[in-house]
Amino acid sequence: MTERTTPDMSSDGPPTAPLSPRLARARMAVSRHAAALFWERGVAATSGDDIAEAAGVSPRSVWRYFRSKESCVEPLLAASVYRFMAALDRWPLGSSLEEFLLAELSDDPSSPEQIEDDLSALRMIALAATEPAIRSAWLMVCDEAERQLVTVVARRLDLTTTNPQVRVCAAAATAAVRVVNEDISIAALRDHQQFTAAEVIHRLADAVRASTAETGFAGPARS
Amino acid sequence: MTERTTPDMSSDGPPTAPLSPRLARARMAVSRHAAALFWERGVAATSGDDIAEAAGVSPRSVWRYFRSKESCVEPLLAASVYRFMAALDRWPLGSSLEEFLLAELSDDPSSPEQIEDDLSALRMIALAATEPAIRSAWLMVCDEAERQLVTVVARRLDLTTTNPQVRVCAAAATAAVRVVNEDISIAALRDHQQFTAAEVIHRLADAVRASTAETGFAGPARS
DNA sequence: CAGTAGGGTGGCACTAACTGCCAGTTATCG
DNA sequence: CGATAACTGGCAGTTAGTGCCACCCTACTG
Repeated sequence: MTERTTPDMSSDGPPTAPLSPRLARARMAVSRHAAALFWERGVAATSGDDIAEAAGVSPRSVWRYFRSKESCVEPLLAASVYRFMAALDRWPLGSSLEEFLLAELSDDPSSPEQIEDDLSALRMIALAATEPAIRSAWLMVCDEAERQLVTVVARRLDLTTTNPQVRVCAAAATAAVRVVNEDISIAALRDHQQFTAAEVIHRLADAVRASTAETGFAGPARS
Repeated sequence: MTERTTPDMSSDGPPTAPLSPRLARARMAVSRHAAALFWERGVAATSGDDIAEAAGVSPRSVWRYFRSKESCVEPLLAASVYRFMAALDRWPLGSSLEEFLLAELSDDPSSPEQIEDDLSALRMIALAATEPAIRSAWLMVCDEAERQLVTVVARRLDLTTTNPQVRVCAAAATAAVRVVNEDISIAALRDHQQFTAAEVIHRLADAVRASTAETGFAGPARS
């Protein structure tokens, strides 16, 4: 019998392993079903077993994938936020953030399931306003996103990832996009406001600029 | 038998009731014992019953006070952060943040148990780096602190609490002081670095200034 | 001062969340 | 194909967390 070190990432410490694509897909599938159940019947009313059954996996696997039933929604939330962080990473120096993001958007129009996932994520962000456990999951996702943004900021400002200025800048920017996401989620889902992509991008860009003005991460404001 | 609506704030939704001072003290007592146990023997190795026993209350009461054993540390963390937010609230317009904070500090020197609590909080923040559940509690506390700061920023900038600029500013500032707290906790407890109060204040003020430069919340940098 | 209403506690039974273990299955790769 | 590692399901067990009710205080009120 060889060393059986089944990871059980439920207790995921900081040495965040890259995670096999296979596993990532399985987690994402569970995440979608969990979000749907949470949305349509509430968090308290859906059990881990319910999620497992809906996703077509064993309850044991759900607990292997996630450390709590609420954290099941993390992959869905993460996908949405990480895409934005990745876009910031690709953003060329010296160009306008708005224009870059708008160009990105028209370059690769989202697939239907992408849109469906984004909507689910939006729902979970709105749900986070009333469900502490979901809010906790959302904050953990933003926290991870912040860590990703640290490397982006460091490269952009040509500083190290341990530099306090870099870390503060990444944290401020992440917090800013979190708030915009929350505002928009609630306005859209609770107050039924409509937003164009351009409006959303404008608010995101403005928030990033305002929160990183001193470091010059986002450059000067647009006219 | 009259309507018995025992609240059980374990499921604390957004309508955050002000919480009776009696209850707040009891929660704080449990919080101190929980933090001590988590620190000396680890989170996984301390059960809710352990915490209850150490604090001299019934396990039932622990679950009445808190929605999870990890969130037991929230009052301790909150006390430390809220004091900083309250200081920002008292900060007069047009004066230097550093000088104001230093003056505050020498005005009311902390009591011994205050210092003990601050140390415990520092430990929990450091522990949050390796314990996801504690990190989650820490992020929830910062989230609540952010909500408090929104009202402070709104008054200072003479805008409403729903203004996007205000919310972004509060979020960025809160995230900045969170990062400084984390950096200092880890440097002090893991790397055994020493900090003077002036150094800590300087880093906090710098972070607040950098993250709120565009709104002018914190005024211009010191020479 | 007795009665009583309301906030708060403890105890107990119970459910749901979560873990350890192992045997079985499926992907991966030489 | 064979071997090895990654992954899954099932089941027994533990711990976390809830609902319910009797009880205890404190404070108010007639």
